[in-house]
Amino acid sequence: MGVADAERILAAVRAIPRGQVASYGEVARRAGLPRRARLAARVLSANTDPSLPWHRVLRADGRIAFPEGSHGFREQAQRLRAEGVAVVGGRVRAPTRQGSDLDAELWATP
DNA sequence: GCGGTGACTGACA
DNA sequence: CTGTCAGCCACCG
Repeated sequence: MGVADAERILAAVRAIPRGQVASYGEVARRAGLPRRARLAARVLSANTDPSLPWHRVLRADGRIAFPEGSHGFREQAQRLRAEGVAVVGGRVRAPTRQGSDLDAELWATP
C-alpha cells in the first residue's frame, strides 16, 4: 500500500459534491479499492489538508463515525448543516424509500 | 512475530 | 429498532 492508494482515496473524497455525502466503503470503492473502508477511515484520520471535505464521509448506515458529543462529531455535524445537509441524532437523513426514485446513489439533502 | 485497536461493513438474530 | 460476529487491514507496543 502506499501514498498512491491514499492519494486516490483523497481524490474520491474531494469528488463528493457539496451537500452530498458518501460512506467510507463507497469512497474506497470509487478510489478503486473495494472493501477497504478502514483504509479510507485511516487516510482521513491522518489527513492534514484543511480544504478536504472530510465531513461528507459517513458510516454505511449514515451515522457520523465519531462518538456522539466528541469534538469531531460536533464539527462534522456543524459543517454538514452549514451546507444544507440535515443531521438528526448524529445521523444524516437516509434515502427513505418513499421519496422520489433514484436518490439511492448519493444522499442529496433538501 | 503477535495481539490489540480502530473516523468500517454486511449478514444474521 | 438494537446487538453480535466474522471479515477486514494498517499501525503500534
